[in-house]
Amino acid sequence: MFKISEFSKISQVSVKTLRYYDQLNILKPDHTDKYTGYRYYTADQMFQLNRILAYKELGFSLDQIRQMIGEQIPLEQIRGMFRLKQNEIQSSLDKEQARLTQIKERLYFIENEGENPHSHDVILKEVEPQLVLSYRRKSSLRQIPGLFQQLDAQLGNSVHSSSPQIVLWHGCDGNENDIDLEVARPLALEIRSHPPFTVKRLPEVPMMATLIHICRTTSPCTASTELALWIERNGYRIKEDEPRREFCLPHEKSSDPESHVAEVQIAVVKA
Amino acid sequence: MFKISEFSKISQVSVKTLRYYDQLNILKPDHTDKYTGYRYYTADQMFQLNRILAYKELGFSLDQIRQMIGEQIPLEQIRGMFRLKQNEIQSSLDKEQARLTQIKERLYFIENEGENPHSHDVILKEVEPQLVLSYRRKSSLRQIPGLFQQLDAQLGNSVHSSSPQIVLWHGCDGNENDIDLEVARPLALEIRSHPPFTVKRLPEVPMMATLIHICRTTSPCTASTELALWIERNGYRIKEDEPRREFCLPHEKSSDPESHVAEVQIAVVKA
DNA sequence: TTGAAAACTCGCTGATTTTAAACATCGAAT
DNA sequence: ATTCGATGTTTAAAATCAGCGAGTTTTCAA
Repeated sequence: MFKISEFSKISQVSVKTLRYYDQLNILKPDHTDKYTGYRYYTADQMFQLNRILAYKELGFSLDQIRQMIGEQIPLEQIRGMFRLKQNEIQSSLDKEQARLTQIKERLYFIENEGENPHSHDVILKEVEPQLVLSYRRKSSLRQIPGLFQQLDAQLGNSVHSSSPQIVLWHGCDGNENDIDLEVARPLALEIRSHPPFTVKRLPEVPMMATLIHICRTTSPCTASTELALWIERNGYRIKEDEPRREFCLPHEKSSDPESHVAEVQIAVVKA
Repeated sequence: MFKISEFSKISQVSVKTLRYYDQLNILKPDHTDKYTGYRYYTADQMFQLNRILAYKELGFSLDQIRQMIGEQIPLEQIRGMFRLKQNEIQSSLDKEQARLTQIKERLYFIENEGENPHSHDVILKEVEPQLVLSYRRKSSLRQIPGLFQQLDAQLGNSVHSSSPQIVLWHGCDGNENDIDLEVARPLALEIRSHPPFTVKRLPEVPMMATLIHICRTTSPCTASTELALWIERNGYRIKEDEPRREFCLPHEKSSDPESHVAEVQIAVVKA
């Protein structure tokens, strides 16, 4: 019979932790004195405790561990938990690996090119499907504001002031006046539409590389190329079948009317 | 100007989180209504928020992020934080990798050999240095109890009932009657010793593979070989210059006097 | 009898999420 | 003009996970 501090010493597990495990019914002392509340452990329990530590090391939660050691649960279920754990670890491993790559990338820029460490704030995110009213046409950049005027006229007063202007770039080929692009506005509900306007759903994208930038109409935008560069250097590939999306937020009345905040989105997959 | 829920929608960040960031001075709304307390955000703040998200993705804490975006701190310091983060991620990556190997190992045993999933609860731990009174001699297994009697006689009554019997196996060669082994008892304080007994410090070991098993004197122990197998299969190597340690816990009076709970320890390094 | 060691409770960690009660806003109906 | 309901917003407190730390009181072994 060991008292808790002896048991703590030989097991290298803190007294607090042992008490905590008792409380959680993970490792009950062999016997607890009825009057003093003192916990007494046997050498056999070292064995159980070791098992608990081993499972903890593998990344199982205390709750899962309780289930695994508690009752006689079937081997099948244990196997399932291990498989699940395996996948979990694998994906977390991938994520860490991606992080490391990104950190190295940024360090490289800081050290070799002395660049602003705040550049390249590219983030990857999942994008939900989005219902929009859209208008696809080959046109030039100058025509875009006009297209949005036509689109908003269709929507009438239901276009919310905070909703972004969306541009989808279907192709970068063709000459300057025949760019295959699509302008769109988000919709909360399905509505009827009249050609050439269509109601469609922008598909969800599981991995979207995004970059937010302040876009001045006076100078050309490097955001897309910067984003493409990031994608290449950080171990991803552009998913070609999804058009590049650009979300342009309504600009503040108080600020420069020639500048917008915009988010460029490019669908990617792991390279 | 966006209200918090609009800003939440376009940024894909929950309202709760935005409020939390406000509270922590990480992202203050552009303006908070004096009467209603409503938070109002500008499009510009999408830019800042994106930076915050990017840093969060890289694994920085909110506290670190506040420092990094808050004041004009020198580039040098940012670089330092990135380097630190890099090391952190690398070591966590290594740990995850080891976990994955272990999980795969266990899964392999479960699936191919239908073995008890609870076997092989090997754990790696750091072992602190330990002061002991020891007695090293070439002898046979049968003599071990006698050696402990001599040792305990030296210690007198200061040997605590819960302290383990330690055996160090210096070599596995030699014949059965001339095994180079050392028996020892932990000491709390330095004491004088008379030859052939010596007071020495078992050195600390940064990575010790350990296995707890119930050892019957009637049957030979497979624990050491099992442990060695585990070490090999899980990507480690035995550190040859540290002797194998065996800690034998005092057995319960109430249980079978022929069985002990013992812990085998083998020092390892990453392969 | 004294000092160590056991017990207990309460609060804290990080990055939110959840819950609950109270107030604000807006459109529609009265 | 005003009341209603449905949202939307505010605040604050508690839960999450796996314990750690401090402080206080009771018990053990000498």
